[in-house]
Amino acid sequence: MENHTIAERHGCEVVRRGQPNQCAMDTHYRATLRRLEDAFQARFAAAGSPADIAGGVPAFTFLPSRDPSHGDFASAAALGAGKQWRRNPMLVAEAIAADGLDGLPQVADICVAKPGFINLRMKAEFWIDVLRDAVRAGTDFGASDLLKTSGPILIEFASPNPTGPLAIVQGRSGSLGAALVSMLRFAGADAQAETYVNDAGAQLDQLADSLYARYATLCGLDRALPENGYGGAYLVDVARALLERDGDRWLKTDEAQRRTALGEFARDFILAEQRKDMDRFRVHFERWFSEASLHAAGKIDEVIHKLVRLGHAYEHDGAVWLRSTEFGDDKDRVLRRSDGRPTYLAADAAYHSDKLERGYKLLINILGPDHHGYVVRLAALVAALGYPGSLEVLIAQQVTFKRGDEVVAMSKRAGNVITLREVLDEVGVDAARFYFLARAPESHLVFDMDLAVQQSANNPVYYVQYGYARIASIFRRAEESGRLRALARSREAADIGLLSHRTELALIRRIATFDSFVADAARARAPHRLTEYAREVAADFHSFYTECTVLGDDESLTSARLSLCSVAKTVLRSSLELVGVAAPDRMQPKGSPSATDEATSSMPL
RNA sequence: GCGCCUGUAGCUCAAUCGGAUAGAGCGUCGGGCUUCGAACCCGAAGGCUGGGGGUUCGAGCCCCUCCAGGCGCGCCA
Repeated sequence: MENHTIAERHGCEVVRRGQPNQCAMDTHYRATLRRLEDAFQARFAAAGSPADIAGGVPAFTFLPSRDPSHGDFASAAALGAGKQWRRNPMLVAEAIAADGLDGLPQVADICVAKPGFINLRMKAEFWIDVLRDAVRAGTDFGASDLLKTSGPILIEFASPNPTGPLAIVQGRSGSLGAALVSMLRFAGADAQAETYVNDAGAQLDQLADSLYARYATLCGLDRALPENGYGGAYLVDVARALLERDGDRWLKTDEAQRRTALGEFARDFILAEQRKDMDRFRVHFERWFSEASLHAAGKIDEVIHKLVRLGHAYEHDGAVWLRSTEFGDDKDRVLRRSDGRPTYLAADAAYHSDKLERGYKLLINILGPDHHGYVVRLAALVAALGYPGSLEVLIAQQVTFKRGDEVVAMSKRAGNVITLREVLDEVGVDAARFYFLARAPESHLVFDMDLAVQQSANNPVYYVQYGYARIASIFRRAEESGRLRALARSREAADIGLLSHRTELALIRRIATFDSFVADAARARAPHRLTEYAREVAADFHSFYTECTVLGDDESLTSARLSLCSVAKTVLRSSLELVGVAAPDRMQPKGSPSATDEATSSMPL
């Protein structure tokens, strides 16, 4: 979907770089950058002829240079203007640069390159100020209100069917959604997590019947599974629990009554297991929303009537149809079947109506790849309810599971899906979270279990964690030798100016962009950028660590480097927390399970 | 048949608004520990970004077309 307008469509005040904003907590880095952009915006306008200006002056923005040899910040604004104004970009850029360093704070050098780039190199004092600023922010460094919105956002994801164990796709959807919620909050948005439990309809009856078959078998009866039943072995455990609680009384009970009771028993049992897995996977929801509760409260009828009243639904052939073609669907969709039963879509209508009435300004749904055909009618639904454009859908693409050379086919009914729990048992929570998140949501990923297990020792996640643990270790040693207190008393702020090593400056440069980086990644719905960022911060730190001794003889330099370490530590910790990975003070010995990662082994779900 | 997603180094994947010489990890090869944790660092090799055409100062990214893979097109959920 058009990610450049998603937020604006809903009236969210999305703050973009280059635009003025009233950010309460503004870093020296961002404030300076904005002043530079403002200064250049003025030069930019002056560089155009009156005829050009009439057509508008593009926003002048700087980005951190990718290649350090290009300086610290680069702008391609003149290239854009060259196109718009039909003028040689190189000449535009030169005109802009002609005023030199006039009115540019903390800039050491300005130059124009090849097709029309404008490059800035900052004075060392700028980077020192940036770090000083970060030290002052303490453990809050990186938190911002860059994505402050006019209303709350609700993210719905990993919605499970309570008919079996959580599958690997729920792992992907779960880690994606949870990270997105964390990142949005970190950037100042009001975001909440919710999951929708499909605990109504025929599938629950099938679940009940399947459970009964297992139960009867345990009771010594020869009973085959129903045709479209759930064949997974997990139902044997559920049946055992049922037998233990109720004995064989259900063998003699009336079928309708039994079906209801067993359906509920299975649902509750499985749901409890699913919650356990989600907890262990560190995915938390403000609410597990029950579909059945909508039926029970009459919300389905209500919303169908509402849609009819609004003229967006009509009766035809004894059924009630949503006029989704009005909103771009290729055909209308049934809300109520001719036999009177509501469709799944009708329940979704009630659910989304409920969400909107609770005051959410933006709904983000993360769906599995097999539901992408559902997106248009869902959007139609929300529009018909009077909230056009307030739904955004993300597709968490498929996960292909591989073990050896064998691609494991996913069949839910047959029960041979790879469960989230299996994955967690084999590779651990941290590695699993990182693995899912390190790829773009829309990429089709191959989960090679052998590779994941084998690589778990040199998985990127441990690289990042190791960086964090190393810093923690430095502070432990500093504390043991009594230097920490002495250093705290020293003139820390002044000492920071001593930092000048290549690796020190590289680390500061990386750290400086943390807040805007998280905000950008959240806005792009791209948590995978954050895992990459964390890896880069760790890489910069590891280089610094090998090149520079932190706890050395020079007390002032030690003080300065400890300050740098403290900020790096904060950034690593926050990054890891945002993606749901533990930040350990010590690395566990290889091969031993992480202390934060206990296996759930109550049953082989 | 129509629609959505994907195709980038041997493998798994990145690449910000269309920006500069397409980057990481794993694997391979070569170096580096008497010192804060070597789960680390430094370096090298490895690419017609599936093929072809187009748009422009500039295309992995946008448009057209073809090829390959996945998924979806119910009064199922």
